[in-house]
Amino acid sequence: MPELPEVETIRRQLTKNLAGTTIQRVVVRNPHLRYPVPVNFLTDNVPARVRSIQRHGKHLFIEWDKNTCLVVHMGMTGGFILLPEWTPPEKHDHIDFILDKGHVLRYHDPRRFGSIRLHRGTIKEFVQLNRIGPDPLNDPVNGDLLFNRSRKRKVPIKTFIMNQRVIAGIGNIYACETLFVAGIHPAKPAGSLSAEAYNALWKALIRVLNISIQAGGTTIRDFHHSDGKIGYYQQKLRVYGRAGLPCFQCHQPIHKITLQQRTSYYCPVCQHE
DNA sequence: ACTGGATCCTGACTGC
DNA sequence: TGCAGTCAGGATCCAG
Repeated sequence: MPELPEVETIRRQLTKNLAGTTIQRVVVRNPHLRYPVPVNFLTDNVPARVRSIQRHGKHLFIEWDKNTCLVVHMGMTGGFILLPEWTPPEKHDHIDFILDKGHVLRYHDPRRFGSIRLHRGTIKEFVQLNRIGPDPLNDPVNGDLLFNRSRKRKVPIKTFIMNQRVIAGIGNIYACETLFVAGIHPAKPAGSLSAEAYNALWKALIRVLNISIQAGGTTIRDFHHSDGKIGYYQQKLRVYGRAGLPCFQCHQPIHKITLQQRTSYYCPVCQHE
């Protein structure tokens, strides 16, 4: 589910609700996420005061101690919700972080494609270790860097920008939306695009991400904020999920194709580059 | 190095 | 109402 804007939305809310408070207790009902949940660490290292919540791409970092953090990736269906402590858990509510003042932060993930891992070291070290690319909002990146990295690459441009080793945080929705805004056809080989096209792409990406964060992310089916509310960017989607519907710019029907197993939406008229 | 395919898992939806 | 098939916002591994 969550791509960069959704993870950033969650980060901001968790910062508001979690930073400075103490996690009193952790209950793990199901440790079987994508990677095994570090149950022993969680039960042995509480109470703990949360120092900060940070983000790189789609990863969330809950800073536990100076040199230790929990690294959360919400996969397709993961999410956090803040509830009164005694709210009974529902199906797929796998982990509870019991906080001060009668609240519980609950991790919910029906498909269990998400993960909660332990990392000892800096965020930078985690990013390097896992060979994750730069974050488009936090790191100094630009279209030139993408242009240089894309030379001789034959993969479709959409696949290229969704590769987390190239840039972090772009999933299917924002890849489609960005390419529409930039006027670039999603199947175009990454290596065939000009430096100008990459600069347009970069401008479009930053714009799409920032506007989505302002709207609180996109809620299509599973994504909710930690207060249970939904995002509103889905109302602004230009191509994603709109196969057969008229393009907002030229009124021709939006097309749907599959690129590397992922559904892709685009306007055949407006996206010619 | 790059690509397509399979895989982890559950739920929502469609068509018979 | 039930059942089978398909599709999901992700990421990794493997074979060719």
